Amino acid sequence: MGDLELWEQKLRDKGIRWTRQRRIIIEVLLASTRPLSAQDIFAKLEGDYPKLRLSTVYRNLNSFKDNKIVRALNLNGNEQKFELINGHHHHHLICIKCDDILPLDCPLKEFESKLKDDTGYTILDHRMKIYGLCPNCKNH
Amino acid sequence: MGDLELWEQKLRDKGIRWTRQRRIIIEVLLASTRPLSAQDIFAKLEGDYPKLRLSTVYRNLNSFKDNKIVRALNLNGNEQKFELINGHHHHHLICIKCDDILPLDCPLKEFESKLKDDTGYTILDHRMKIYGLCPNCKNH
DNA sequence: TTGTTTTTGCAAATCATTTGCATTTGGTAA
DNA sequence: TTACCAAATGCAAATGATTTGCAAAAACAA
Ligand SMILES: [Mn+2]
Ligand SMILES: [Mn+2]
Ligand SMILES: [Zn+2]
Ligand SMILES: [Zn+2]
Repeated sequence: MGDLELWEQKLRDKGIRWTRQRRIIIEVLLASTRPLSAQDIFAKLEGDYPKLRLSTVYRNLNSFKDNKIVRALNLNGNEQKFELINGHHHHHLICIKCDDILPLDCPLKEFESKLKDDTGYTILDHRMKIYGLCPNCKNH
Repeated sequence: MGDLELWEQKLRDKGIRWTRQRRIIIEVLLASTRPLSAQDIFAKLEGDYPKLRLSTVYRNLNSFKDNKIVRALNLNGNEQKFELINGHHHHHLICIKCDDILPLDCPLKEFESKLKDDTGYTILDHRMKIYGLCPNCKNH
């Protein structure tokens, strides 16, 4: 069973209907090594699917987000980017010049448990991102 | 010398003119214990200064950001929030129910230096935020 | 005080994202 | 297979945050 069928099953298990537009959105996300904005996804698809609307992409990404199929990230300031949730919890290191993105293992496990004890908060989620210059970009 | 005069000097040192609207924006930020959106700041001022425009608030916050007077944060999804940069580098713990905000010491020093060695990146900046339920909110 | 430069007020534009509604579609039960 | 109904989509228009163009006003150096 291929990756796509795995995601189809995951959606069906959550009672989410398997539509053409959901399939192609997931195909695009699967094919990408980096988080994508709704616009990014739409741009890759509008040629082959002229009837597809950006609002449909947004609606589905939001539904995926509610159902923990994708995760939304704010890597820059302006627009959300989305990536499939594949079980490997991670963060991102971003080159501010060429926009290269590296996944990072999460260093916050112990910090969160200490935090819980110190503050009395129930910790639910977190975001972390690191900005820098990749080896290529730092030498102009 | 009061806090305000300190910030005035900081702006003047960077060659930023000290205008009435810059003063009142900084006064609002100084008086707040939490990061504020442009709208938040505008709302607190429009009564006393009917001519003040939201675009002026935005223009100044952006100029402050470029000059490292304020820092922009994306605590939720939609709007930017701003806080004065006072030298104490920190992050935020946010209650997703009542919106309470606690400052957090940064736990990423060693992580960043390891990261630099592992990836060859020059690390320039980072963001971290933790979401949870405060002691009050977790008991409904 | 004057002159130059920057900032502001104001209105309109832009950009990401959402929403209303009529129509189409996916899934299911007959 | 067919018929049915809830849910999803196409489409257009709305929304909300943020930006921009331009003439008038204000800051500040000389
Ligand atoms: Mn990732
Ligand atoms: Mn803070
Ligand atoms: Zn780079
Ligand atoms: Zn709370």
